[in-house]
Amino acid sequence: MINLKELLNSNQYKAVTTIDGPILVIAGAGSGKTRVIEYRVMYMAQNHIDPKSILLLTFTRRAAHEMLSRACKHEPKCSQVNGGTFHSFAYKLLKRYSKQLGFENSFTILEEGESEEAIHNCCARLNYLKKEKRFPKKDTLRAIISMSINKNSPIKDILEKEYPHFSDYGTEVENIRQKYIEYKLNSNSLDYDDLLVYLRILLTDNKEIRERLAAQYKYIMVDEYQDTNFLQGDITFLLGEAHKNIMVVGDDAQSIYGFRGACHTNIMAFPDKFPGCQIIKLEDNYRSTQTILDVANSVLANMQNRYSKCLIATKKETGDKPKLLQFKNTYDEAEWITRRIKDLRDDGVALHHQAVLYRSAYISIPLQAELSKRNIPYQVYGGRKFYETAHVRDALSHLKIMVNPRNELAWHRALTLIKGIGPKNAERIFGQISAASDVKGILSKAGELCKDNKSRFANDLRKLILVLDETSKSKDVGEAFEIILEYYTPILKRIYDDWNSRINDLEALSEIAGRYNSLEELLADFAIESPERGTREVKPELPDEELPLTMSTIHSAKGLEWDTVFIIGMTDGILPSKFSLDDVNEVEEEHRLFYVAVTRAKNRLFLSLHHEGFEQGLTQFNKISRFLDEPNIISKLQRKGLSLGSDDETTEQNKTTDDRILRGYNKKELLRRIDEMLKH
DNA sequence: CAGACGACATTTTTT
DNA sequence: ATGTCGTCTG
Repeated sequence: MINLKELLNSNQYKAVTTIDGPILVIAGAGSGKTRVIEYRVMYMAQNHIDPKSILLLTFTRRAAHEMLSRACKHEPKCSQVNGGTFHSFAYKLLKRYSKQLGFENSFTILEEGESEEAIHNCCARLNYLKKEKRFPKKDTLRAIISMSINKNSPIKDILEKEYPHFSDYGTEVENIRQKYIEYKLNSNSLDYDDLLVYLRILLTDNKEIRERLAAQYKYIMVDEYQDTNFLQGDITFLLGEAHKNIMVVGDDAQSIYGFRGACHTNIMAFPDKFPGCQIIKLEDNYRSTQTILDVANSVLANMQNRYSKCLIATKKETGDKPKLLQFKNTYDEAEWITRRIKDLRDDGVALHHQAVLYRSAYISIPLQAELSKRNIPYQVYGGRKFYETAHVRDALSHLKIMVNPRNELAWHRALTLIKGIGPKNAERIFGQISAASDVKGILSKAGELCKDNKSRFANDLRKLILVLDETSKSKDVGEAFEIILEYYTPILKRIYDDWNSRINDLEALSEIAGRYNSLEELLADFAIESPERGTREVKPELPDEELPLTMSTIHSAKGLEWDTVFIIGMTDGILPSKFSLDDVNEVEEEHRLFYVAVTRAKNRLFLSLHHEGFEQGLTQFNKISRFLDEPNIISKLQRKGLSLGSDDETTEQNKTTDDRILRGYNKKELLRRIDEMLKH
């Protein structure tokens, strides 16, 4: 039996062992929040609480999985705990209660790309495509509509605040929203936002269901509560209202999802919503060395919003001072970092204990190239999702037809892949076959259609129907996918010249597909719990030394930690992002983002930037981030090329690369070089 | 009407 | 560097 008192400090212990009643845990970075949840779940399971009555809502599936699998190691019963994201939880409930909500059978989830396509069709139907050229594009329209839901404010306000150049189109966007809602209702489909919206409706309007759920989920925990939006806040309240056994955990200084409607007022208002709530603060930091925390504390101190926080290390120093590295260009930076990563690995810091973090995915591309060149395996998190790439969507569309043969978007995609079928033909064909309601019916209709069709695509269409028929007969998901793959591969080779790398993706996908028991499950997981690119889960048993380096957006790095962290792209315009600069609150969020990034590091922290930038074909000078150009930060960092104090990297290799690091923050030299470059 | 080609803008963060 | 939109041709 585990002795919790030995493992936990007094506040952690209190959070773990207080089971009944509302609790708000304010957990600073690295204060052992994951441990608290891990042991609390274990503690509950060992104290005669049915693990099935515990609900753990987290921000990513990764987080839920991590905490539950740790808890399972102490107490196997924990595997029965219900855990996941708000969205996946909503999906499960909506499926269970789809009849009550008025869905005939089931419903389809629209991924982002699909909801954009649907919105595009709505625009076409409303004749908005021939408008003046400055009309917002489908992805912008989706973002506006989604933001209006997540921030709970009218479209007009969103346009004025976030898209002032489109503020004249309020009525049009409103009409599109209306049409889009109708489309979704007619086609039995829900987008991501709908999952939350409909769940809230279900809980609000249906007392019986609400009570039943409260009785089922008697103990609720919500992680990263500072990043929930008003819908999630309401859902939490509705679920926990009856029994009030609810613990939320968060850190207002780490709120980084404001752009998606997260309101940290949720965490502030929690004690008001649940009177009698106990507030437990976890402040001791178990993760980082004090020199790293000094940087983090200075970042906090420079923010507008004064967070009454000061991170104190419980760990002893390792002697590595955080470093600021300035380079001429992105190639020097990539080269230096790659070499440093290798050196550290040779010194015993395994690759998977190291991470490179950045504000936006595209920042990492030169470094990725260098890492590949030097044969350093890495795993990319965040940025464009695997399932959003065209070839994956092509392949999945065929499977989607199996699950819901009336999925117009999926048919459209599959049909237009056939040579000779474009948007018009696809629409006509779909119109002729969509009357039937099941796969069999639709396929036989399609078969008839092909019989006496003499058009140039008839043969290929026949082939598609044959393949779909074949797939629908197959019992095994992996097998079904193989059939599709065999059919799709020639098409892939025809339409993409880089088909080679795309085929690898599809093979990885095929492997994943084989692990599922039903197509529906597979597709829902892909939509809601997006699998990471690559093969992270395929080989979990690899020894430490062979696990890859992590490359991640700061957003996706949330809640995680590494021995060594490199934060690249520390320039103004990247962190903070240039899109945030005209709004104080948005800059503040960028500031918190920086704070999150810094506090991921346990022992070593490197901040880096390069001064030579390219934008729209022009060379420009990147200035150091304003977050570094602030009181007390620079002094906490050891500057390479600036401070010439004692240095632990005097190996020959490093010397040559260090020479490339700028001698100081020398604008003149750079501008001269930029001049030189412009001549050619 | 499909599909190729070229012009153009567009690049945040995620379920 | 990439993807989206419009135009032109067969």
